Amino acid sequence: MTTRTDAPTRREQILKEAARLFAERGFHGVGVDEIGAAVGISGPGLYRHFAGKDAMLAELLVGISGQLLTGAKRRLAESDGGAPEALLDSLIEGHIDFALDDRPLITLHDRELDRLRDSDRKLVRQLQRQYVELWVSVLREVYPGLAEPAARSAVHSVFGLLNSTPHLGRPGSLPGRGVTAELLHRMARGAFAAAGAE
Amino acid sequence: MTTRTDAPTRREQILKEAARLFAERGFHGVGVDEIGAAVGISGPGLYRHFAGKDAMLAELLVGISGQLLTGAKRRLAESDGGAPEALLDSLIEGHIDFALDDRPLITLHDRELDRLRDSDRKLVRQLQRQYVELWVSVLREVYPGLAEPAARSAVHSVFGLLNSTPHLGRPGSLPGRGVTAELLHRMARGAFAAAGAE
DNA sequence: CCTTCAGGTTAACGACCGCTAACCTCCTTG
DNA sequence: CAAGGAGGTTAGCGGTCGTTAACCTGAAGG
Repeated sequence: MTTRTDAPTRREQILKEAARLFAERGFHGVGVDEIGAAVGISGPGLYRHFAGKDAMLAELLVGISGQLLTGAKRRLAESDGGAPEALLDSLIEGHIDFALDDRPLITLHDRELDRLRDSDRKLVRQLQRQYVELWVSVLREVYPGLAEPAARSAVHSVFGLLNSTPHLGRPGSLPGRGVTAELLHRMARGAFAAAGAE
Repeated sequence: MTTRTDAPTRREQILKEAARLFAERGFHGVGVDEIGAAVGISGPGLYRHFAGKDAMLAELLVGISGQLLTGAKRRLAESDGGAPEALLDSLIEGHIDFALDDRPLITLHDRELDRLRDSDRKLVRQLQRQYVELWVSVLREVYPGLAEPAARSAVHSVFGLLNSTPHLGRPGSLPGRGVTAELLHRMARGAFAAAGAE
């Protein structure tokens, strides 16, 4: 784990607040003045750090997809030769950590993709596709009888399940992070098992 | 079943197209001129049918929540005294039908709620809450060991799973509606079973 | 046949929003 | 200590958007 101790840069502050606001009210529902105000500067000051509002969204979405894919690839490498069940558990765990710790990003990730410029959207889609395909191949190792289209549908559906964290109420009202993570993990495994039982 | 044979009214046309456009590009991303063009009239002509753009969204969201709740209540009444497992299956089936047949509405339902006026939002939230609580009580009959907070989380997560249909590719690329519905159903049951196994 | 009204039209207004221009103020660095 | 760039500021432009106003038309009804 690479824990950050130094203070976040202004760019990072902006991205974090923009993510929160975009998730709350939608990309078009948030003005640049609001984003600026959220970090203590006003409106046009943002243009010292980003080319425009679109660039912020692009950086957020590319970052999310890349982070998910990178983490999954690392887990794949670490489990080299191990049991596919353990790798699947590791993937689930990683996705849950992300969904619980970066809820605004998870929300954006499947909601504002269409607001991107063509080239950015293609990049994000490609990263997402690689991530999905990695899950699909691991899932089919665990459940060899599962056909590929069904496996892909199952993976998307489990993403829907895991990404439901924003609907689970405020972080405070949850039964506790560990308990929630464990529940989500069990449900994901249960859903996969049911999909794999033909 | 109440099958409609008469032609849809202009209001209904507008609502349908507005739902599709809102789901595709977000509430703020669609202009009234676009909605008008989608039904063959232009821009301000919409104001003969709706008080404003907000009113269209409100009617859509209230309609969705109400329809889901009404259907669930009907299923509850029909199964009176029957096995809770069968009722749970019936609820899942109804939700899947909705998610597969009205994908734009499912998308809107958990995405644009915050764009509503306070009173409308409260109404929608109340309908949604009743719907969730109905599921929770049925779920806890099937799995009596499941505590209420966990049951509620499980229900929200399974909604996430079932509502993932918009991510499953175009209706044509699916393996077939029946097959997909059955897969989703099995996964939902599997996820609940895993949640219920303490 | 005249009235009425539902359901359109186009023009235009006012507000808002993304972005640029022009300017200011430190902090750094040779 | 002068120079310069990083990172702010406010003013304002140009475009878009929701909405209203004013007008038109064709069908229904007494």
